[in-house]
Amino acid sequence: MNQGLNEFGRFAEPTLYILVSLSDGPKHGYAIMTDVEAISGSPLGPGTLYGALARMERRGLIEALEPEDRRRPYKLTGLGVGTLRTQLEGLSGFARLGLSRLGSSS
Amino acid sequence: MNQGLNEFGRFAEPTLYILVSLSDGPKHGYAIMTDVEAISGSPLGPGTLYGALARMERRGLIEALEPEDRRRPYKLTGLGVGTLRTQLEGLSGFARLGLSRLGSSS
DNA sequence: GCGTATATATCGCTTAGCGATATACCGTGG
DNA sequence: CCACGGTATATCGCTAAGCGATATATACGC
Repeated sequence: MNQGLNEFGRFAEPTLYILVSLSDGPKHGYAIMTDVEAISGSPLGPGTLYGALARMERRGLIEALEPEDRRRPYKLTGLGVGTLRTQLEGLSGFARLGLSRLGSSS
Repeated sequence: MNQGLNEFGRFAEPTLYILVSLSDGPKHGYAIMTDVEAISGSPLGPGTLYGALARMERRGLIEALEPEDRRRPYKLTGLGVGTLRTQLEGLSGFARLGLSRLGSSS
C-alpha cells in the first residue's frame, strides 16, 4: 500500500515506519527492512535503517536483545511504545483535520 | 493540540503542516506561521517556513499570488491539493494500522 | 520615540535520509 | 566445487532539510 507516497519527499519518516514494524514484536534489522517495504511500499535501504536504529536506541525508544546467529533483534521500550502511540494518535487527528479541511473547502 | 509531539524529532514534517494550513484557503507566510503553531502546538520559525515555501513552490505544490501590502500570499495548486490528499489518506491508514498493532499486541 | 506585533528574508550549523559500497555467511544449482 | 542469490550487518559521504539566530522594515499604541 501507499506506493508513490514519497515522490515529494519525506512526509512520513522512516523512523516511524520502524517503530510500527517493531510494534508487532521484536525484529532484527533485515526483517524490519522487508516488513517496512511491505507496509509502506517504498524500500528502506541499510543506510537509512541502521542509522535510524542507532539514533532510536540512543534515545531510548528501542533496545537491543541477545543476538541469535547473525541476527541482532531490537524491541520497543516502554518509552518507545508510549511515544509511538502518542505520535500515531496525533498523526491520526491531524490527518482527519486536514482531510476535513480539504473536503469542505475544495 | 499535539503539544510535545516533537520531543523525539520530526515525525510529522513542517511541510505537511504548511500544506494543511493552506488547505483552508490562501495565506501569507506570517499567517501560516501562526496557524501552524495553533494547530500543531509547536512554533514554526521563519527559517523553516520560508525555506519550505521556496521548496514547495519549486516543486509546484503551491504558487504565489499578487502581493498585497507587505503580504505575499500563497495558494495550493491542483497538484498540491492532490498530493496533500494522497499524503493524508496514506497517513491516516498508516496511523490506523499502527494503532491496531499497538492495541492488539500490547 | 519606544516597544511590540506584523511581515519577509538569509546565514549557517547540525541532523537525517539514503544510495553506494563492503563484508560475511548460507543454501542451491549447474 | 564454486558461482550466485538471499540473508544479515555496517560504514562512508553527499545532499536536503530543519531550525535558531539575525536582519530589516512598517505600523500601531502608549
